[in-house]
Amino acid sequence: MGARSSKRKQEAPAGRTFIEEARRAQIVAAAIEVIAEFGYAKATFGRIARRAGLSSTGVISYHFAGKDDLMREVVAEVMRVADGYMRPRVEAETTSSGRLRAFIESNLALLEEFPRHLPAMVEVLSNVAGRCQGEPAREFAEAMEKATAAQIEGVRHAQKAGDFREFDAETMVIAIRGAIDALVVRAARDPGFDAAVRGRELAEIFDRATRRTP
Amino acid sequence: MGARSSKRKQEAPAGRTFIEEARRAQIVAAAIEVIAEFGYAKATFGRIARRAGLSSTGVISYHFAGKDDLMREVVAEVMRVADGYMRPRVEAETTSSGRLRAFIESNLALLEEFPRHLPAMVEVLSNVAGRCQGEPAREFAEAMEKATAAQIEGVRHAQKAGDFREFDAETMVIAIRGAIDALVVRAARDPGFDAAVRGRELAEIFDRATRRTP
Amino acid sequence: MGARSSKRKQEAPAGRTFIEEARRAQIVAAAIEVIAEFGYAKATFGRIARRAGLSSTGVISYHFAGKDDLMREVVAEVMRVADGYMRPRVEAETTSSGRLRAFIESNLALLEEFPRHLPAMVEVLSNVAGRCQGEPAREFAEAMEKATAAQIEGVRHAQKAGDFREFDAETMVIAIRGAIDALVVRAARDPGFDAAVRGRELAEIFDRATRRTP
Amino acid sequence: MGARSSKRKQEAPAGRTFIEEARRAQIVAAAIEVIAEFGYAKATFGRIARRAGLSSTGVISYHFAGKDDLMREVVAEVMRVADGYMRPRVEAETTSSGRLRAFIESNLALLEEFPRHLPAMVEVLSNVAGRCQGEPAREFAEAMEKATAAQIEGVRHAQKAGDFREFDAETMVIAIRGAIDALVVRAARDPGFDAAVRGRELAEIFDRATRRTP
DNA sequence: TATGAATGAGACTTCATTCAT
DNA sequence: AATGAATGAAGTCTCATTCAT
Repeated sequence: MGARSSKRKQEAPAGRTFIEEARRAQIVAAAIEVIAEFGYAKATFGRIARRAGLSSTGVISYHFAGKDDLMREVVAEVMRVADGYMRPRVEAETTSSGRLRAFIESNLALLEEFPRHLPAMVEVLSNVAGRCQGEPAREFAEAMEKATAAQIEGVRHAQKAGDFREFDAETMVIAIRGAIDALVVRAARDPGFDAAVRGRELAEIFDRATRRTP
Repeated sequence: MGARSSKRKQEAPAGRTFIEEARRAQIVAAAIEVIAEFGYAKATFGRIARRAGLSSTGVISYHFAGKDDLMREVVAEVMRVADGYMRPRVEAETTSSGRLRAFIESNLALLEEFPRHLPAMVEVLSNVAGRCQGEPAREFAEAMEKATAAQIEGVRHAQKAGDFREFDAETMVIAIRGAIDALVVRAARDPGFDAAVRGRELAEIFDRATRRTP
Repeated sequence: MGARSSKRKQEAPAGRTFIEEARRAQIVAAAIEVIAEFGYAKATFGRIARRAGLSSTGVISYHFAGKDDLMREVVAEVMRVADGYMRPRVEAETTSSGRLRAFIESNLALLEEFPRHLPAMVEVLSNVAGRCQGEPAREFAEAMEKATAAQIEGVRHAQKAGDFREFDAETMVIAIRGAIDALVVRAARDPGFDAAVRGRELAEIFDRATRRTP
Repeated sequence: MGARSSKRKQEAPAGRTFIEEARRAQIVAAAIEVIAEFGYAKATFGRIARRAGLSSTGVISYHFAGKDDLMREVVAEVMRVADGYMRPRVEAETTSSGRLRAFIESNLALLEEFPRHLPAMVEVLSNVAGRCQGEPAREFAEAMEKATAAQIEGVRHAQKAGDFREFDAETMVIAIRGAIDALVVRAARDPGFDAAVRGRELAEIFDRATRRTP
């Protein structure tokens, strides 16, 4: 039997050897590329293994409990990278509107640093999460829900502090998310896409939408 | 011989009997429901046939040239419905900002009238269009591109007329589209979703984003 | 129920109305064209119906007991035509070697008069007959066997009469048949095929092979 | 991932493990038997898998890129065997007529050694090659064309050297091929078929047809 | 720890055939 | 006598997953 039966894989997410961790990372990286390039539906283990330079799909099944597990890892990886990139940029800002701007702009800037990461995540989330069938999907949904809830809370807090005008925070957060994702998808297709310019434009749009009227 | 041979299927989209048209409509309706509920990947002929009360997937293959053909029909049907619903509401408005508001609000109102239609279309478009592999995908992509281009042109025109302030029209149109789609996806999952309220909120957001500063 | 149940179709091959006979002939003609053009495997009822200008495959099933029945009819039709064309030409000859030459040359000439007939028959015979599965196949086999046997008998007779030299008549007949069929197949593909020239050449070959040495 | 991804399958025909080669050979052998027995049309993956003692058709799809690939392998295998058997026998002869005789006789002798090989190849070639639809078919057609062209050239050379009399080399080669194939088909059906005798008879026939008159 | 091979469920599609009208 | 619609079996192919080595 493999080092970790599918049971244990679920129970003990940690405690991996260095080499195993490396393989997982390698596979996740390949998966991100393949998903971004071919879309979720065509991101088969076969293609991912080939991209990773692996000779068999068995390796993937060996390291991950299943496709859902791999996809969860893909999303987690992208979130980790996104957080590492965006958080310092957002936290460097002192005003609410500054943070909103930084959030939007750094999100799009991320697209230039890691062109495949966000498109891959958008693909996965729109295909796996949402529909609540099976554990992993629910896990995604809850994670996203939590992140969104935190953002909403932040916006509400800013509203109370008088930094933002009145509006429905939840709708605003969803709108911002949707607008960014739409640009991400666009970027994945349009080679001449200028992320910096688009980021500034989008930030401007939502700045006007949230700003208190003087 | 199928209702329409694969050759003729491409050549002569019209000329269907009443009963065949009815079956096609029934299948498309079932497909819309299944796609909205299970997502594009799990919207198999089997599930769609079962939902439509059909005894075999062969019936679907009999009436449609293939999965792509069915999906094209799904998108076309949703667009037909959406256009019938939104166009009069948008065209009833006389100002640019009124039209923008009507566009957004009627788009979300549509969600209440046909809760499955927009989610299904978003699913299909994000999975079939986009990556340009094969004729039908390209067809979608071009249709969407054209629609988007028209909207951009409309916005630019309004800007020139002084109805909207200065901003990048393309980014704005994409942002609006993305924001609406995000709410559509949200609505598909959240039973308590109030489309009217969300529509008003979203319209407000983009009204502020586009309005000339007084 | 149709005019003839599948049972009756087998039992009463005759007694058809004029119009029914016409339809059958039309379908057989279409089948011959399709088989010659696409090969046996791709000669589906759909293609045949389309070629015949029929709107449904049901018509074919209505007029023929099944695919095998249609194929039998195809072979019978080609044999009828071939016999009508070749027999007078063969019987006009008075010598054995003249008849052999006439047989070969008229067979290839037939290819020019009815370019689809022989290729179609070769297709059907090599795919349906031979393998003895089911009644119709056996029927074919026997019919061919009988025709071949008659030819062998004729050759033996000519040998006894001293018109032909000594050789195994059966092998000779099979060889002639095979050589002609190979040229038929060739003709079906090669647009510049000159049937008259090839016929003369082939007749010459087998004339030398059968002629008594002086 | 299959043993060879469809990409690699085309690119790297070699580089197979021993066990995979064995499976492929086993499947090809089963295919040859099934084709010879049931004909090309009924030689389905299901029947072939059953004959090979395999539990599912998936195994075949795993080892071959598709049905065309398997059929190509079948033809290649038969040609390999035929070449190995016939070439030494033909090349051992020093005269043109000796080589022709050896060609015909060894071809029929092969029928006794491997009774299913030639019938299977004839089946495949007459069904897959011929009509040029798709890459693999064209590949076959070209290979056969080349072989035939070489034979024609050889015959012409012998004619120039005065070994053969005057006749159209192309027609002669096609006739020989057709005659042999007809006997091959005959042999597949007739249990009492004596390949050696038939071979001698056929060789005699074409010897007389090609021999210079003294 | 990894892999090659196999598996088997399930997908789409094609086709001859049936049947009510 | 004909037709359009439907059927269902059968076919090829793809994949995630398993397992012995």
